[in-house]
Amino acid sequence: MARRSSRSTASVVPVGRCCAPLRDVTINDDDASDLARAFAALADPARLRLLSLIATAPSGEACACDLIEPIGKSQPTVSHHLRVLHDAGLIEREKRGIWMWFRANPTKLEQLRAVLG
Amino acid sequence: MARRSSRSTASVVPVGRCCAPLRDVTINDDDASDLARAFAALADPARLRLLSLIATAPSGEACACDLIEPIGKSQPTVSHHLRVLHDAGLIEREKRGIWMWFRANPTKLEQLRAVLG
DNA sequence: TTGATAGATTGACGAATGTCGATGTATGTA
DNA sequence: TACATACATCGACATTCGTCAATCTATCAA
Repeated sequence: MARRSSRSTASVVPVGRCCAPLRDVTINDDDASDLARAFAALADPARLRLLSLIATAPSGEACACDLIEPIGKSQPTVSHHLRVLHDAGLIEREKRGIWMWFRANPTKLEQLRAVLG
Repeated sequence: MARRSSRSTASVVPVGRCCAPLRDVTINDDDASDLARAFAALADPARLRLLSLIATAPSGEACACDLIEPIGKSQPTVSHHLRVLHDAGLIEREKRGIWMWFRANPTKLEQLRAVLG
């Protein structure tokens, strides 16, 4: 029995062959643009470190207030990068009081992984 | 294997935790820069389509002469994108006569996959 | 040698990106 | 109310990027 359907979730995703490996079917222009936007979010050292900091947080989530110092950039810059990651669907946000909490979106990461496979 | 700080060795070969998932260990600045460069090569629709065209070629390799028309951009532009993919280690090149042949580098793709996993 | 073909390089241009200081907007506290 | 904190947004700037026409280099054939 499937204790964890790791692959069947693909059918739920609206985009047709969004997750098919690049080597299986030649990607079309629309899917290529969508994927390029996602990879662009990963194409910056600060954002990779932010994503890593969030994903490695013990509780699985991290407060923005704890992400500024490790990145070593200004608060507006970190806020900008978090926004890019969020817009790309790589992280999720939740406001609690005056703090903004972030956690990684494993589904999106798995989607990109599948494309490279 | 434990953390092996790459320091300023500027090694070309990915050592240490190059392939460890982002969520396992917080990535450092050097590794983040290297990875960002690789993902940047994927952050363009034309390059994703080029990589897909090459990877889906029946023989596993494609001639540059057959890549210009499907991309719909000028010859210098396609040449530029192929260069970016090659510099990022995502494709390999081989000149035969007057033709340049390309094939995907599965090792590099697997490396990026591992980082997302 | 001459000519044709494949691909890379150059130079230039507009567009997008990363960055920061200043400012705005919520939220909580005294 | 007034004030402090956390984060987002704005405006500006330098840098990088994608693109193309023109040009250059390498290879092959007649």
